[in-house]
Amino acid sequence: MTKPPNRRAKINDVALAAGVAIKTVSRVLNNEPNVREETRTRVLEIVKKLNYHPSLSARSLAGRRSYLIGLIYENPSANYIVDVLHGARARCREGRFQLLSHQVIGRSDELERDVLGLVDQTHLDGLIVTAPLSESVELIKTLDRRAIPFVRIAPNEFEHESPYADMDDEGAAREMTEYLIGLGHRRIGFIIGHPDHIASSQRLRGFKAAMAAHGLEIEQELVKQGYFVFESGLEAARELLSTSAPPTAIFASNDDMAAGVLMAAHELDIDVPADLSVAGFDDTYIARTVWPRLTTVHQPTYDLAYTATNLLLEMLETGEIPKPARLAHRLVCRESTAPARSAKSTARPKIESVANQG
Amino acid sequence: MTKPPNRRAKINDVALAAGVAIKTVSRVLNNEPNVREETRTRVLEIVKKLNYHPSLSARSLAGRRSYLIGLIYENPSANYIVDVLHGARARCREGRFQLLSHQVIGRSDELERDVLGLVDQTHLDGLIVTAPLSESVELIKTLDRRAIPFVRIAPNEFEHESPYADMDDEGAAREMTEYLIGLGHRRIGFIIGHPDHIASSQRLRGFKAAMAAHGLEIEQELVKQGYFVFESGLEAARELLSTSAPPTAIFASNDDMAAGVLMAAHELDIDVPADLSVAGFDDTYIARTVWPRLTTVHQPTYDLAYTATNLLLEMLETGEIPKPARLAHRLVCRESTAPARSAKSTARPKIESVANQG
DNA sequence: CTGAAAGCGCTTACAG
DNA sequence: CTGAAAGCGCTTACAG
Repeated sequence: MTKPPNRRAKINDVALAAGVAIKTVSRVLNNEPNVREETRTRVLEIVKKLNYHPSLSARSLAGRRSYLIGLIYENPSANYIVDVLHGARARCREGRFQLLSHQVIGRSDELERDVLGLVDQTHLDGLIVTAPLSESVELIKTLDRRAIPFVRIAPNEFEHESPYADMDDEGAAREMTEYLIGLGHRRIGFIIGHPDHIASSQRLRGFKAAMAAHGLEIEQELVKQGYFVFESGLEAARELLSTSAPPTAIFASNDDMAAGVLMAAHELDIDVPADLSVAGFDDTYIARTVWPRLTTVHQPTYDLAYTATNLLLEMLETGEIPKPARLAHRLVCRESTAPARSAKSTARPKIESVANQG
Repeated sequence: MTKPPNRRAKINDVALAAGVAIKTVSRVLNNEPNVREETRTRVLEIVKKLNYHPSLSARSLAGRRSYLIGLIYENPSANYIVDVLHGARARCREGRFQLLSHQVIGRSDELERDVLGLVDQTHLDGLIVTAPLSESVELIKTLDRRAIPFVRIAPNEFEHESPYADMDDEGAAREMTEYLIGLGHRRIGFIIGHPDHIASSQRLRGFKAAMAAHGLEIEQELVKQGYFVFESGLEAARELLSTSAPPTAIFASNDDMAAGVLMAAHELDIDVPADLSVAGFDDTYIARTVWPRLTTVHQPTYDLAYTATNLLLEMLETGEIPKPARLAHRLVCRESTAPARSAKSTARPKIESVANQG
């Protein structure tokens, strides 16, 4: 009746000890109905006593599902992806799923082969696709063709029925721009994010909308292309700050680039925020470790990942497609922004943090 | 003879199409001997044609192993852990293993339950344990008791037969200290790492050794306790720089804390490197994004993880315990260090990067 | 509310 | 060098 010591308990050991069939143990473990409360309690006691944990592979094989969720990402900043991983993992753990994270290599056709390789080898049940992969029409088509359930963490431009979690990138960028305008800035430089990311154009749109709303013209030479990495922000800022009429504020489309702007200012001996205000986007770790600390948009990265994973598991369970989720962002005002020189008399807004539903 | 479309090929489909038994297909796929070259080629062709990928769960169930490797870490900086993840994953992929990463929560007894929970639920084949978890005697004992194969990424102080990959923390710290002394610094502040990390005391030892070798006294008030996080570096530096005789150089036990030192210098309007040299350890992303860029010790994080994973898989395959691996580090000299004021006449060493085998 | 049987797709152990 | 049989530990599909 008792299992030998030092051997992993299996469902049969539990069934024997509880005096029931293995099917009943299975029912209890999977929270299926039609088990007497008394039976359920007894089984659970034995499970605990024997330290029984069902075999993932046996469950997978018999259940025709792997209980494996894949998370694919391309090349984001470490601080961002770690938050995503933690959020997704937290939700997976609650649902008895395991998370496999995978950094894809290469672009376009290579990308698809890479992702399909992952899917084929692990036979995973669903996929969490982060931006900008979530915006690749080819990839999405491929996943559709293979009938792989997936959820996207991303803003999205094209219509697709798969669920997604996102935030209001355009609105957030507009708010940040308005904050800068409110500080008296008129000549505001903007550094665009990576062209492959739809978020980049959305943030640019928000910037333009705010400028237009205040009747401010956008000079072409004050808008620079960046790539979401530190170096691209550094280079863009060097150019912006070397013109005959440099901006009094620079809004970079993410924190890494904003940190690059700070370095350019240091190089050129420009005082931030006295002579130049700098704003970022994301509110990752880097925003708090540079000098001066960055005013930025807080992106709810962990929650986006948790929520997206939740949508995916919901979809796997019910077979229905859940509604997309939009999460709130907020401005975080720190020491990298200040009233424009010409507007120094104007009192600095007393905003520490402005919450905003997208 | 042909499988229905849109259904995943299984071993039987391959065997049928190749005109062999499934056992032969299995042999080919697992690189077992005793297959005619001709047969092997034919099977491989069919495998490719049918896009056959063996089921992980079936292999696991029949093979009594999960092909799952766990990686546990506590609370390191994002930039560090992302490198570790990529290194470990790269090696896992080569060996047809999947990597499950897991951030442990809580301390001591809770820690053990957390790790055992992971092990029990996934039935993983082996574990990669990063510092400081690799230094927890209780955790190691628990893993031993359960006979779970594991490898450590860490310096280690106590004797244990399990393999590990590490670098020469003490030697690296000594070299960095000597570099600072070479710049003419005599009053050098030191910020210790988290007390739970053995690397912390090794780096401190290296610092002390270099100071002693040059006949320099270590004033107690110039050595501060930190915790490997940005804020602890900031606070320690505020204290160090507020004394009546502040140091002319500060060596922080990692980059995050060194970034904190830079911020303290900015706050106090101290010019780095003219009036204060700052050195870090690790060479993570943050070392290149702060102003001025950090002189630091390059830690081969990706390689350490890759190598450690390699040792683990080797151990799983051969059943023997491989020798530990020690990887090379090197000093990376950037703009955060300069000759001491009193030694300004001394030419600055022309070292960009000094390679060193540990 | 409960259970006996079949089977998931592989590897192991053995036979030839 | 190759294969037929048994079995890994669960869930599915069905019966009662």
